Amino acid sequence: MAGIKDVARQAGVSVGTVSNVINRPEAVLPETRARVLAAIEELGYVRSESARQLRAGRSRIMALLVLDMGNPFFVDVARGAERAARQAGLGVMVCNSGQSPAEEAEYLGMFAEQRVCGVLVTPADATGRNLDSFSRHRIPYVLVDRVASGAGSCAVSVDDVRGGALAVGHLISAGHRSVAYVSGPGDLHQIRDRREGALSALAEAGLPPGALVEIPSDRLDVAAGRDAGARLLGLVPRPTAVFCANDLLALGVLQALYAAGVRVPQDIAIVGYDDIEFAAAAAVPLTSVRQPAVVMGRMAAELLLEEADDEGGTHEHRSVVLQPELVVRASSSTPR
Amino acid sequence: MAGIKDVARQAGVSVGTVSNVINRPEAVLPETRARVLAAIEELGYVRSESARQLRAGRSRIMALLVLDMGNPFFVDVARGAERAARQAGLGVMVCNSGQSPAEEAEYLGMFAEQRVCGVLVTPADATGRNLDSFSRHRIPYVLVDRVASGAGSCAVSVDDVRGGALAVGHLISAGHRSVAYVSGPGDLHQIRDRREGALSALAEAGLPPGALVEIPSDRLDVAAGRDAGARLLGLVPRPTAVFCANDLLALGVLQALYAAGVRVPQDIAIVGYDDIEFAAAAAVPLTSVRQPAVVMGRMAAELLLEEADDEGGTHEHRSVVLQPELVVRASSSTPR
DNA sequence: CACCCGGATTGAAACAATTCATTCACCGCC
DNA sequence: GGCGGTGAATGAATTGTTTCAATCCGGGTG
Repeated sequence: MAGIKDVARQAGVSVGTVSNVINRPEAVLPETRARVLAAIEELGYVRSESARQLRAGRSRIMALLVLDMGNPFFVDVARGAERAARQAGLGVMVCNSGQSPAEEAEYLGMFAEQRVCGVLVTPADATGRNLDSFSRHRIPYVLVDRVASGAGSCAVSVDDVRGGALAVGHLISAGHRSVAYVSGPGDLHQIRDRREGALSALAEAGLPPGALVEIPSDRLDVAAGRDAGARLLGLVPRPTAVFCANDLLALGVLQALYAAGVRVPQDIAIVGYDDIEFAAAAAVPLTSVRQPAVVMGRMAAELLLEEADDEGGTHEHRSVVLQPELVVRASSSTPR
Repeated sequence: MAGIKDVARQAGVSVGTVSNVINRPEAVLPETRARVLAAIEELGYVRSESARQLRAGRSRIMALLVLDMGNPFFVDVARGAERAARQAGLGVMVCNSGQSPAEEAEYLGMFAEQRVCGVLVTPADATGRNLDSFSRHRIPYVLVDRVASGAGSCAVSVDDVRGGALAVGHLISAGHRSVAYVSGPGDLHQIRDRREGALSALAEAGLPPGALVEIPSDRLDVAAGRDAGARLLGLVPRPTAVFCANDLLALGVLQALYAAGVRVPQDIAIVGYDDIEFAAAAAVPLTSVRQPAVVMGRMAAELLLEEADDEGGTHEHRSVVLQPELVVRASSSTPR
């Protein structure tokens, strides 16, 4: 494959001039420039990004490590991040950790080798161990959908405690006195915060913590939701409402209830979380807590760019907390 | 940041030895190896992927360029591809063209600069111009969800003509005599093939081509589906069934019909395409044409790896065509 | 006519790894 | 004791770019 030297020879100039044509065209005589461009065209020259990177010390790629790209919520986050990154001329590399700290560690290692200019990450590892060791590499990172622990980085999150309170407060005010919480992997902060919010809503209404019945789940997808739905049906006494840690779970629960002939919302009301696009199109349109996912992705990318571009070491880490919003639909609208 | 030379100095060996410790540990005396590993640990050394790439001539990243990551179908394709790639020790870079030939061209250019080891691409550009000019770079690529045009590459696709025929054949045998086709961007092969299949099913049943009423759409998402649904309601006479070019459109149509009080399937039957996970969880569970998306991603990645690993120039391009499968659910099950 | 200045161009150094021919030390064998 | 062979370690060459000090050339000025 043709390199810059071949182009230089073909055009009868030095390599430096070719480099200038590519990077600072105005510094080259138009005639020379034309000759070089012709040579580039003729040889089909494409500059090698690895060589540039080697010289520059870091690549022009931003990494995004999310829990699950099968969740439309994260797809939206990715969309927001990508838009911001491309505006700055950067590529984005999107990867899934699948909520596995081991996978997360592997990807972080890969990012370090690639010398990415920064990482947006939704941590799968509540201990923070992965990120601790990652920070040795001096590669800036921004936490997404998670508040900053310590002051090692910027973070963009949504107030999950408030989101949980909104969801369960809504159910309580619709007359429900016993609510199931279909949770997810216990080591995810999001899940814990949403529960905490749910409990605070109960407390505020004067209900005991026992009014929240947890249905644990180790994944956050539709299949896990179906499974949780089946367990919900077996509970005695059966709660009259269920709050799900995300919409995928909620859709699964809804399917399980539907299959068992249980009416939603008459027999059991459902509230989900994330307000993914499919929530509105569900069998019974789903009440959900909307998160500004695209905005979150965009802001995270912007914070990262700011930190990465910071030469003088003047960057100060910031934590942005966005507010969720309850969207009421049919799945919870008629109290029993 | 520490380089291989710093490690060598720290451990009191040469750079070659450090490289050997990393790449061929068995060729180094255990004692030396331990000393080097200790130095690596102490200095927090991470090898530079760009330097390796520069020497190797190509990177260890495979690119995947799809039409829209907001479509769960492509998320599944990505999952399949990623699994296969990681098994071979490669990273995957997933990008959206958003069905725009210009974006596609931009991404392909970026992949060439990155010297990716190969590209999996769902072309957005029916002219094939982008890929034609891309093939100059000698970077192998595999067409995904598209039959090979010419013999320039491998391809993995699903028989869309048959898929369209399955969908409309099903509707005809349920008694429908007039079917709307909510299409998508006219320059996408998938869309055209599905229509062709639909027409062939009509012909086989002795119905005129006019029995298929096309409702054009320029995007393939839920919002476009809602829009198409509104237009469907305005048609006189109104078709009794609608076949949508993908499930996102179908979900949008379903929402629009639901909002207008039109019953599905009693008043209008709906068939979608892709059988994404959310199709089964829809307001009325959606009949759909299932595509083996994960398998497609995996096979495409495997074909690419085979071509990329081929040293002797013995590789022969292959086209794999998978078969779709009709999944009947409530949205079409009761003929009017 | 000598001098200087500016813009255009040059060419070598640096980046961080891999590779490979070479060196080195040591062992056993004749 | 010399010799060949072997396993381990070496270090220079290579990869393609960017950058920057140095060079070159032409024209204007004193």
